Amino acid sequence: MKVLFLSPLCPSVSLSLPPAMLAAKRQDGGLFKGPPYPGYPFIMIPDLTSPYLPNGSLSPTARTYLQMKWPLLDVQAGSLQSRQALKDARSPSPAHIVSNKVPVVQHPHHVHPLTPLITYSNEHFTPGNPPPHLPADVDPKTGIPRPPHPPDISPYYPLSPGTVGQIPHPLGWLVPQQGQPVYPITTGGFRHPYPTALTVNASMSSFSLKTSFPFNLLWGKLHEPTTQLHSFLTHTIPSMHSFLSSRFPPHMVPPHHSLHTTGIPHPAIVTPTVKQESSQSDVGSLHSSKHQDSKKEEEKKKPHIKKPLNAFMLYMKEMRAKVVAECTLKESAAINQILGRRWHALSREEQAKYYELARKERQLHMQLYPGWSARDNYVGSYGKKKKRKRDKQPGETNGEKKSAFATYKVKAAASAHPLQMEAY
DNA sequence: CCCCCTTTGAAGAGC
DNA sequence: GCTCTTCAAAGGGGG
Repeated sequence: MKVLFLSPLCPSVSLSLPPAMLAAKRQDGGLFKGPPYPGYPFIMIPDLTSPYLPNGSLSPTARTYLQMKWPLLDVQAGSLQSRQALKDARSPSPAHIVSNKVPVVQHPHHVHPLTPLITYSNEHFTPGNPPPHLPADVDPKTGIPRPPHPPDISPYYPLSPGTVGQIPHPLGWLVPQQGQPVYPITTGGFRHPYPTALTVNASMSSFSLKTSFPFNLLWGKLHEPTTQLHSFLTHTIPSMHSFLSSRFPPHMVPPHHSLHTTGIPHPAIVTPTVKQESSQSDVGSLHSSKHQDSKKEEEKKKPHIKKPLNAFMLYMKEMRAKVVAECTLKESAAINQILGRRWHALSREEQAKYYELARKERQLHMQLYPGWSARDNYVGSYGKKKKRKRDKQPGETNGEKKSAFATYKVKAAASAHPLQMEAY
């Protein structure tokens, strides 16, 4: 018999078991002993060669990816049904996602259908006007409806100047058959891989305009030698920025410094913000050697390449907004607990999609940053990274630190539900 | 301003 | 090979 628990703060969230009991069962060798899918438990047909079937249509895998990256695609197609299915988190049926009947809607502005495959989130793209009857996402602080997608940097993997248009992409289907890379020229919410007109998808409206900005020229430069490309970008990016600044509200124009040298920013790359040095260090810096200065400069310029998102992170990214909309809860910690439960409630097929997606993300990340290691982001490797505070047992020494992970688990279990006590 | 919290999964470190 | 630790995202809360 299934016992449902309804959260008063999130009535729509129902659980078959409270999380603490889930955790307990996992730990005591019960229902969830051991991960049901260690590593990559699902046999997925890696659709890495081409998303297109011989007849030119998209493969189911590519469609799945598209649906996840662009969940509103079918909305634009007018599929109220699928939208509803997407909305109902308690029925995570993949039908609307994996169904071959769902037509792939070509973006009206000719964006390559696979463009979102190299993005981390779908938040930056709104294919057309959102339906007016959809509940507005209101900022709890201001009461102002939030824009459906934030105006921050665009989610693309940047390419180093030397690799633009040269590297054979690991995911061959990311590259159009014409041989042109799909990486779009983008500034904030702008993307347009086949440049003639600049197309803008604003948060609540979409419009397009002809522009004198030489996107086509820029596109052509991507195939030129590195020095030429760099020179071109050096002169062009600023003018692109000023062009955008002159025509669009500030929130739609990303700061110039956020652009990679290619002009293709990505959330995986974060320029470390250099903290103002204290007066003491300022005094010291007066006598600092050139070596130190150059070291600082190097540190300053060194981009922070973030880890690729794992399956759960991708799931969280996609589902967070929905959960937040359904709940009165706003704290991420609480939302994440709900998401964690929902993750476990997903069918294997549903989870498999995210594992596959994460695998592709890792693969792409590996290709774009060959020398990168997760170690690079460990404490001390990048700017000022906090050291996670651990709970210390009374007589604990540094050599016998308790597992922070275990600590969190116990903490979570203890605070999640009173019935948890029964499980112990 | 910065860290904590909270989730899962990947990967590195250390034994 | 196993265990432990850190970091990915997110954003309210708190020091």
